[in-house]
Amino acid sequence: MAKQVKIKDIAKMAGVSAGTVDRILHNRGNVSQASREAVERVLSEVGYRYNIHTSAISLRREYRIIITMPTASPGEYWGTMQEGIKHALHEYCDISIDCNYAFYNQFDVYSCRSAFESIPDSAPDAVIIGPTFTEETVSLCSRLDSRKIPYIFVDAAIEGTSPIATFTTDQYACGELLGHILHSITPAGSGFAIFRNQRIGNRSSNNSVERKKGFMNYCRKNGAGQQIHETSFSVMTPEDNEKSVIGFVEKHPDIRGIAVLNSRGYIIADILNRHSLDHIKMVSFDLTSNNIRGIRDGSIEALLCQRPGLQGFLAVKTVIRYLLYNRTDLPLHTLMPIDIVMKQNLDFYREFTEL
Amino acid sequence: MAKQVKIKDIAKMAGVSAGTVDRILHNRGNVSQASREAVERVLSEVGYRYNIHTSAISLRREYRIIITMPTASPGEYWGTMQEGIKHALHEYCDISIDCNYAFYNQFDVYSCRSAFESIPDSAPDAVIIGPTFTEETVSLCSRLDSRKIPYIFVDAAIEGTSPIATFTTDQYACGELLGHILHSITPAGSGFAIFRNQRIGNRSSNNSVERKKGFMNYCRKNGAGQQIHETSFSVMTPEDNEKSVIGFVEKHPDIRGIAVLNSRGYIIADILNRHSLDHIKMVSFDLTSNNIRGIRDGSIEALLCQRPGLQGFLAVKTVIRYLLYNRTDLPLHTLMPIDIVMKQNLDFYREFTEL
DNA sequence: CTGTTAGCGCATTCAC
DNA sequence: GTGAATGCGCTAACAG
Repeated sequence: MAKQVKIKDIAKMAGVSAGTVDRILHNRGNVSQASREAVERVLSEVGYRYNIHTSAISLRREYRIIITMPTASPGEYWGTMQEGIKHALHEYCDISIDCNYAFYNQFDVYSCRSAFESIPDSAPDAVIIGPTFTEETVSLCSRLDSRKIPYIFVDAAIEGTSPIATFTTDQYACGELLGHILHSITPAGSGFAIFRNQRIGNRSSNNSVERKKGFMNYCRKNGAGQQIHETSFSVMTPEDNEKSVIGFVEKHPDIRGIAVLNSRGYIIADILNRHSLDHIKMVSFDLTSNNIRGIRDGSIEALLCQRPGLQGFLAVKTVIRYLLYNRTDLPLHTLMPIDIVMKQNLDFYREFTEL
Repeated sequence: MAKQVKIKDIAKMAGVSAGTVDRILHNRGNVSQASREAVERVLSEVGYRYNIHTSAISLRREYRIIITMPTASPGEYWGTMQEGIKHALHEYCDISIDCNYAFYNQFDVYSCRSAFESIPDSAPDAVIIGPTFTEETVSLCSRLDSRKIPYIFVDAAIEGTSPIATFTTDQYACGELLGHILHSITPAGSGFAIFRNQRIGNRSSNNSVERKKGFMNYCRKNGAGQQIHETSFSVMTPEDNEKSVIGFVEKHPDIRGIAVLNSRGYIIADILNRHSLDHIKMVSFDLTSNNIRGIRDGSIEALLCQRPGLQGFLAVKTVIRYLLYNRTDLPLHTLMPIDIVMKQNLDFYREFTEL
């Protein structure tokens, strides 16, 4: 291992003192042009890297970050995201980070507005955003931009904003993968069905839209899904679905594969299960407790998962790297792997094997 | 966040000095029974945790670790493992770790013996072992045990040893999963084939044996694979396989699914591909460059992957936690997730999204 | 056996 | 503008 070059070394090489080098590294001004040039020349030659440990201990300032995303219980998608965040905070417990949450109801735009309202004014050092409503998010971001508060997206990116990093999944690819799986596990000539959830304000989420595109495209290109039927169901009042779902599949007896393009596959799976419609294979999204139950009892064939825990973890890690070590080499947009989880590999998908 | 209690605090509470507390935390001896008890009482009350940053910088000792595993090129299984190790070493570049490799040829027991030979005598602080040959490994471990040198297994565990940690995959579950996938994607009543590779010394690797058990068991329990044919092929001289593979599948026209229980699926896939035998679906193991090619061109349907990179990464991380922060809460045996990689999600499986 | 102390590399005053 | 000085919490060497 090559010996790391230290600030003092650089200072000596550039003929200045350590303090000056530090001022330059941190863009803190009060440096003469001559010193700046000398130091930057040395810097470009030797490739300095912070020692994160010493850096961390002497940085005594407390950082405040705000995390805003939909409310969730532990077993759900956003719950896992929060686990990841907690995990990162724990890993970095030696750095003092004051972390505040601003949760909102992902089905209620008003709750989102009121959650976003006071974020910029509380002047945090950074914000992590799990976005749902486009307009509200754009408006939040522009207020953050004008205060120069950096922010990071998880789960989804929003157009017209400038986050310092984004962690998402390629939803279009998810759709294609879902199409492929359904195609592979159903007999030739099968029909498919897409189940959307009814959204308040009649707008499908962006993620679902992309997934559907990918799914349809795969089917078209590969001759999968002789017929593709489409319907919707209610997440808020699941008891209403029983009749309509059964009616739907009876009306379309060619259906052998169902794609539920959000994380509520278990709702459909439970219904099919109760009626022993096990000639129909179902694939849905995300490793939620309910879906896990569906995988276990065989009512769900597979789940496509996007590592929400890792997303949260990386978001925090990136904030810290940005704020404390002002790293500029952080990837702008990171795409998560799409994990295919079935009964046989389910047990090994605990997030945070990563210690 | 609760304020962390520091060594000085503990010293004050126990009525001793910081040096004494440090000696106790590190089991460095030279402490009176009275002091020890006082400190341990305080410790159990307040729950001390090291500040890894300050700890790291003042730890001026250099640690030497030896990593022994099969030789490999970058795109291969063991190559990815080494990537993970490198990655961890990079993440901890502020700790001086002198890392030496002792590679051996996984097909040559003599090379393994000579690689293991001098490891204990060089008295490293820890050893990371990617084992292949059982006897040789057991012997190495017992020599390490008698010198109290800690070691960690990656990829496989070996009976009759006492590592401080192990990172593997549940190979039996892999076999079941493979059986399930093949079952799902082939028409009812299909026959399957298992391809083993010919091993020098006629011994199948332990991993393959477990995988086969899982596979057979799944098929038996679920009525998958009307017939299960078995044959072997040569990894060392792939050109010999063409005729025998084609002969084999022609002789058994019921075969619609092939399981290659090691990472050499591409060898069979290439042959099937050249002869346009695309009614036969193939599943194999590990994200190697050659297999990736097979996924891309459609000759391999799916790969089961066991995150070798993460294994290497965690092994190093664990060594460091053990050696430097003498943590005792480290998991003894960690099972990796089994990733199912297909054409549609291939591109997102770069290991080390984890920054 | 024990307390004291000098660093570790960096960030941040504070005089100059 | 700049350099020297101080402290972060911990380790390890040293003097008692």
